Amino acid sequence: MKDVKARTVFVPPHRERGAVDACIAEAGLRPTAQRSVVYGVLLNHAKEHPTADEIFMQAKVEKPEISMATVYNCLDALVKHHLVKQVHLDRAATRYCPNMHEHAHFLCEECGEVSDFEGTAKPRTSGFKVPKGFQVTQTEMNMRGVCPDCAKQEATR
Amino acid sequence: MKDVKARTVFVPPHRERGAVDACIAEAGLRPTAQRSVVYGVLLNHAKEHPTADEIFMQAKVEKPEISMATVYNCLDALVKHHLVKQVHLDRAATRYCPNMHEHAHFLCEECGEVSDFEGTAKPRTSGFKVPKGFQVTQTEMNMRGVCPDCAKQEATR
DNA sequence: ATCTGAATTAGAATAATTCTAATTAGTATT
DNA sequence: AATACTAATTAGAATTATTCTAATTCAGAT
Repeated sequence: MKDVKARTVFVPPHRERGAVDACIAEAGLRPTAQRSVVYGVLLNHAKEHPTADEIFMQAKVEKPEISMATVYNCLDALVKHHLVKQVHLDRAATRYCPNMHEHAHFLCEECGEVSDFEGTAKPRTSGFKVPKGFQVTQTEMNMRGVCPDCAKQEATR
Repeated sequence: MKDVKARTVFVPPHRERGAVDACIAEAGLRPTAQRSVVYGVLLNHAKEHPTADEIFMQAKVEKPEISMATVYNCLDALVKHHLVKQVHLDRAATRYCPNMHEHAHFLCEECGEVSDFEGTAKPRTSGFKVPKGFQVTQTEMNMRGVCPDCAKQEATR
């Protein structure tokens, strides 16, 4: 596997099964076997920002009977209970991100990797004019470009 | 139709057929009848940020033989030649935007309307830490909340 | 042990988009 | 003006991600 540590600014710590269940319960969800597996997979692959399908394939390793519909159901439940965020870049399959700190997403246009950039976007200081009367409750910043690894490779060529 | 003027911060001016063709040609594209219609529809409905399907329905009024595939082809061509931007919010159908000034998009979660907020996002001053080595070439800011009209209605209730 | 509602499952259905192969239109060349 | 060549358009099939449906299973409360 490629070394992608350098480009992942924040990664939630690896968690044990018990801790995963505790998180799910804290969020007000029943910690079923499938939810634990799905959330566990996501926490351990946070850097990859996996798609539902990628999560499904990995979840099957741990729980072969799990179905795609359940993966979607679980992810929806996790999103609704604020344990997970959806990432939408282009019209590609939705990616899932268990990093609930405020952060931006960066897509490397060479290799397709998605990275997290920590920070906060205050609507009023972000550089955009929020016209009077608009109430902004959420912001989402996506950036594109070239990641350090790909930039290096390009320089070499 | 609802009055949505108040929430649209920037709208490209209405353009005549000839001017539309000139724009297309300037961008290095052959101005075919279909492209003119598609781009014309988009310019005259910029506020609505229409989907391909909505553009298709309106384009049919002017050119009944036009096909959906052509609408997609035209939109792709316009995007590649920097006359139009795609807007991706959630996994909903792609919306199209002929406003090529840098701007953010705002989605009203009550009524679903998309508005443009003018401004510029400098990656380094946006509030997010761009780690060393990342080359950012594009940024995209999406905000969500309540638009003035919907906020008013809520206050009344 | 039984009931009840929530969760899970397989598979069908949907929606947006892309692909394919055939036709048509535009432009350049004789 | 006819010809040739390439790009654009078309209808419809195919694909992909996602959602829906109805039946089954599970977990916790009675």
